[in-house]
Amino acid sequence: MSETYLNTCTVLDNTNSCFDELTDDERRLIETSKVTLTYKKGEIISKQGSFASHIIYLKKGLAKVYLEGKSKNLILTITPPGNLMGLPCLYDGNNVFLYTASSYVDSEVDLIDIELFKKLILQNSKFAFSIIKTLNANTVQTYGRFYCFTNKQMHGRLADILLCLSQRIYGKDSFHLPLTRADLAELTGMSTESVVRVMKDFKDDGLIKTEGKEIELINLEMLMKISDVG
Amino acid sequence: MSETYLNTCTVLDNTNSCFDELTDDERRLIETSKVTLTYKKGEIISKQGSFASHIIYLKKGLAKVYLEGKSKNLILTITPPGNLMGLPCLYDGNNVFLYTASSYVDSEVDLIDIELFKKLILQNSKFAFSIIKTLNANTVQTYGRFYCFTNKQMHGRLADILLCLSQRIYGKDSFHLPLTRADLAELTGMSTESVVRVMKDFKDDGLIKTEGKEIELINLEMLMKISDVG
DNA sequence: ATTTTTTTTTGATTTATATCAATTTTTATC
DNA sequence: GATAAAAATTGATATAAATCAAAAAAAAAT
Repeated sequence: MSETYLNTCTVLDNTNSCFDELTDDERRLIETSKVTLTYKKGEIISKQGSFASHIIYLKKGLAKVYLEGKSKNLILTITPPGNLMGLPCLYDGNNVFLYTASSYVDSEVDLIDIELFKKLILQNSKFAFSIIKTLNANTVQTYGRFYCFTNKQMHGRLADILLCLSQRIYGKDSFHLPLTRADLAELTGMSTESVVRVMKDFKDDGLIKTEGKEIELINLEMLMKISDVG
Repeated sequence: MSETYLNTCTVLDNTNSCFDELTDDERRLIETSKVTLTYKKGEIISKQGSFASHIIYLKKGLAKVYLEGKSKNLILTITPPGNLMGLPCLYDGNNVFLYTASSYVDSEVDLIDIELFKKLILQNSKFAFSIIKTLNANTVQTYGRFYCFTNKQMHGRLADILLCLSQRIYGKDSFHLPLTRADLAELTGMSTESVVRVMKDFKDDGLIKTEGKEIELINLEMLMKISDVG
């Protein structure tokens, strides 16, 4: 039970390569029919429950993918550029977005017609297989997140997210974090006040340093241990 | 936010039809190479972390699919006959079972070589597409379950499971439930004692009746309301 | 520069739920 | 049928974490 994949980490790390499997003709089909859109920070890219006519490819920016709840949202994943959104809509008798996606920062997406997408899957099995792999990569991540939300407690979950952001988005121990405490709360499934308190614990214990929105992870080893123990 | 799909329900209801997409030759390939095994109640069918050389098709019985945790397990789904297990192993650089599957009752499975399975996906895109649909059906369910575990509290979750078992497995309001309170606890992510207490609440409020392992749902409407409100 | 709004922080209280401990009931075994 | 083992129940207690309320700090708007 020290599974690398069982962590709260939310950031997809599979840059999507499924388009590599297409022929030049097929790729041209997408290129000529796709629609490119830009979104400002905070705008909704796809709305849970709305008709899903397109698969969404995130070209630039950062997206938040989440289930909308009565009281609070459940963030499923943070999607960096190079990834597809809306794939789970490829599902019998269902052409509806299962989740809402919104932009964390200014973003740019390509919309690919879902019927064209289906057609490509049916005519190119390599492409289909690569979609299968992508879906499974997502599933692995969701399982890990699910496990953490139900098994780890606050300190573990927050350590997870800090490590995840540091490693998967910024690639360094010291970075500028544009998220509010409320964002972190949403991400870790805890209350804003609890985020503040746990952050304070981490600071008091010398695990992290913060100055405004700048954050530095000082004791990575200990953070990992906390993440692991839960 | 009164989504039919957002419930704790754990039972897969998509009887797998992907084999219908195969040609006779392809089906024969599977038939001749498959290995059939039987498992007694409680035995482990696939072990999380072990080498996944096969995709598992459940022919008879009922399987519990779960992540093994340090202290407690997280049940991902209850799989009735006609479904595949181990599909998420089709994932780059990964030939390891992501979850453990064990039999709730005496069960029978077919093991299909994973390399053959991959070959069929790559040579038959209709088959591949049907696998995609199956994976997505699973994802929808996992999302719903994830939402409930993090948003609903005990009464809602238990109401969910009772309704789910009644509707999806037994197809009637009155049934023999072979699960212990500890099983129900595992299924709903609560402690055994809490299951007992909530069941008592339901009985006191005239929502259900129990006699030994027999259980009858009396006030379905109210149970649904509890499930919905959380 | 001042006001307004948003975000962060802190302390006190409440709540849901787990845990612990003990007892009763049911089921299985010899 | 007696004994052992497993499961269900009950009550008391502990705990993690949310909520509530209020103040301080920071950011944005005028």
